[in-house]
Amino acid sequence: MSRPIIFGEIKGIQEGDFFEGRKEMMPTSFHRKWAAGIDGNGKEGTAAIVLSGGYEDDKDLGDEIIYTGAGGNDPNSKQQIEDQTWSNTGNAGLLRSMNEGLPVRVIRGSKHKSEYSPKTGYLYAGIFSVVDSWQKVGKSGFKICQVRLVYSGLHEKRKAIEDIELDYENREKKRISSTVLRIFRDTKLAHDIKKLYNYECQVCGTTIITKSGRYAEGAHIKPLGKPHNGNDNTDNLLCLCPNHHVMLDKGVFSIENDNSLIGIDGILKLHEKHKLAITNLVYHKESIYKS
DNA sequence: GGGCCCGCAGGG
DNA sequence: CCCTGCGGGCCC
Repeated sequence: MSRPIIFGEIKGIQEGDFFEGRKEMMPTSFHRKWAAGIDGNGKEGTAAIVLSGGYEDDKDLGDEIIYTGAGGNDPNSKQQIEDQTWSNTGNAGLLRSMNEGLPVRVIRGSKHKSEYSPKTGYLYAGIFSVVDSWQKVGKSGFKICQVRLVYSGLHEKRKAIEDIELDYENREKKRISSTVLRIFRDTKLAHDIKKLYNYECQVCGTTIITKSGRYAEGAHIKPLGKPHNGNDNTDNLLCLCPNHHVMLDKGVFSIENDNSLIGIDGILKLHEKHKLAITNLVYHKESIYKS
């Protein structure tokens, strides 16, 4: 009788909530594991992680966290005694969460050495997104798997699935040029659409091959949230490359009812199983493209 | 503080 | 079934 894995916010639990021990997190599926830091698997993704000082190469900057994967760690000495691999269940889940833009709940424990960690027990730090992954040789001399997580909790509260931009300029004064990181997170529905098109852009046909799989973005024709109030339905979703996603959002081009493009050359490739709502196309042309 | 060992649920 | 894992309590 395994509990279901649940992504995103858990009903009745909010950012900043305190837990005395790991067991308290289990009944609600908030974090289903008793000892492991990573709750997830390669098939579904990782839904929650705990920072509890278990791995020496972790870094915590508050809204940005470098988290070390599981494996090769001696439970008593907390020293790496073997290389880590991405085939580890939890690590594979982190990769999947990155690829699919799934929200990851982050919990900080008292044993985690950071100004953000509590003195006792555990604190829910909110929703983060996995934005990067790599392998490197850790302090121990063994290979470790690491991911970069960036806070995206406000995004979640607004319940709008859209892009947010984080400006790193203010955080790191030494840095002359600012880095703008574009976080993309999508729903299961958007994931289905991307799979239908094999992650190929419906406008230009290109796909991006990353080390952890094919990458495309789910783009809404009629934007979500105010003031547009579009729906998160497949009849409002496209599978696009990042460039054409931005161009669609900025109204550089639009789509006619016969799938021909205006603003740029070409025609939208549409799978026979994928129907778009005419009302969404009309809305985009009138309110995004022409304005 | 560190070492030992029982621990539970999920995943293969 | 067996194995793993950023617990946790208890001992020294």
